[in-house]
Amino acid sequence: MRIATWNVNSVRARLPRILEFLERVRPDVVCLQETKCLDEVFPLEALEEAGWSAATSGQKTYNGVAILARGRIEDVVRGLDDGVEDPEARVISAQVGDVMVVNAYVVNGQQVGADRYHYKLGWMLRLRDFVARRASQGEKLVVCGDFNVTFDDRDVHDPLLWHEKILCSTPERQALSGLTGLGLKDAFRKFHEEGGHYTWWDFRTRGWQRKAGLRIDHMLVSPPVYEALTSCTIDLAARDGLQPSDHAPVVAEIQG
DNA sequence: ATGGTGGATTTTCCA
Repeated sequence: MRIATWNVNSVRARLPRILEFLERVRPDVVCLQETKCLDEVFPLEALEEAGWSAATSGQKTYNGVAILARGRIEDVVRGLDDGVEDPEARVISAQVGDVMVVNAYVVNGQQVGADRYHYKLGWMLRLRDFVARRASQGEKLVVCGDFNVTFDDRDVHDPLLWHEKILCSTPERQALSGLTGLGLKDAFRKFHEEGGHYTWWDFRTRGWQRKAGLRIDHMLVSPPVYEALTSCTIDLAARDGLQPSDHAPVVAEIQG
């Protein structure tokens, strides 16, 4: 199974780039974040015409997540399922084949110390608890998405500039460790121990042109998936060219 | 400390 995660920064604005990616990379499952639209205006027909099924959880203007699959998408759960009032569409989970997929768009947090920063840390705890409830022993589990957090300074083009800044602060990294603490591993690091690999480049500072990015989009996988991984790459071609998202997709190949 | 660009919906919010 080939599985991808991609923050598309509007599914409607990005539709041509998404269709090109699906055709070129030929994944089996794709987790999208920042779809930025209500389910009723999600471009379902265009994707179905290209052979895809979709499960969506959207809202107007902000956030929004979706799972695309070549095959059947079953047992769809929207949100963190913990009884907490949450108007932000940031999580969708489903069974696809023998893999349980959790697709998350983690709160950005704006800046260290801001209200949204504290909200982010609390939200990540809720995400960890949700994943702990969804995980079962020996199961193939993939938790992927835009985590808006770097694991360590290898994921940062300029660690001095970003030291203890948003996306790089110690509390955020500890919150991300809450997920690896459940026994999940960073799929990308199985194949790439060195730094300098990024998934997001800021539009505002022309980060792509400066080759100045961060690795904040991740695929965290349970031991049976980790053992079966044969590759994990960042699709830089999707970040290049006309009207790209500010994120590149992460693509993993799971044998069997 | 601030602004740069991009998307959605609007003259502003969020990233």
